[in-house]
Amino acid sequence: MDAKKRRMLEAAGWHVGSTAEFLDLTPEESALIDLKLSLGHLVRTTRQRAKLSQHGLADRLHSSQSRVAKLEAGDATVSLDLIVKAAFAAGAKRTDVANAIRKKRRVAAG
Amino acid sequence: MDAKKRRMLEAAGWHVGSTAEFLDLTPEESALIDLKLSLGHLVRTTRQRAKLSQHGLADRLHSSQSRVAKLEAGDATVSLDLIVKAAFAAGAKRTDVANAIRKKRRVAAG
DNA sequence: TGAGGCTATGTCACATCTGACATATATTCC
DNA sequence: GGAATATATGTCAGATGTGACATAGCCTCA
Repeated sequence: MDAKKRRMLEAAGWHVGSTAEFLDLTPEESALIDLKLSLGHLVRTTRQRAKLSQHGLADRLHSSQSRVAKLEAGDATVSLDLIVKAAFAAGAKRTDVANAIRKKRRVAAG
Repeated sequence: MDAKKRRMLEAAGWHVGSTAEFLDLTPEESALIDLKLSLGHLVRTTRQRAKLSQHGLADRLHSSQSRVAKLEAGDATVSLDLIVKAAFAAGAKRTDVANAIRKKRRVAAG
């Protein structure tokens, strides 16, 4: 399992230097990362459905295009706070957020 | 509506100095606050069900008792990241988090 | 070709959150 | 009474996240 998942995390910039380092994540931490990736995905689809560019969403959020790009990509430097605010700003409701969390996103395409 | 809700936010330390200031919250921001309160509540009930003290949960989280107290109380200085990590550390699953988000918590008791 | 819109990625000064600590209150036991 | 345990609240130096900016890669249209 690990190699595939690790590749995905690294792709998202989760600075996973080594397998050992990867395994150092507490269960809560890796669950949180999964959750951030799911919600980043929610932001992207919600934003696109609303026909907003990253720049447009950034304006609503009082943030910047680059932050939005990072948050959708699941970048490690983005807080869950910002991701959730972005989802709301894109038009998502609590229900949508709950749904995105309930469904565990498939990890990588294989 | 406002007076009641505002009192609740202030009680939780959400530094809401004036109604004007309160109204300055963007919709996303106040939705996020609601969500934090809901999840803080989830942490508390999950922790109690697991028969953990705040100190015990703090250990699992590699955090401190005072942070746990603040996060359960919906303190304004606590990130959503920490709240969610705490929920997981207390034993909550993604489903539990999703449920807590789906149900909008009743605001104050009246 | 090139101008314009959208997205990705790196950097940085500044803002916010963090764990740790001190301390207060409440409750339960002896 | 007082010892032990649980929780609440304030503070602070240091860690982490932030918006802004620069810049690059893609497309599309003329």
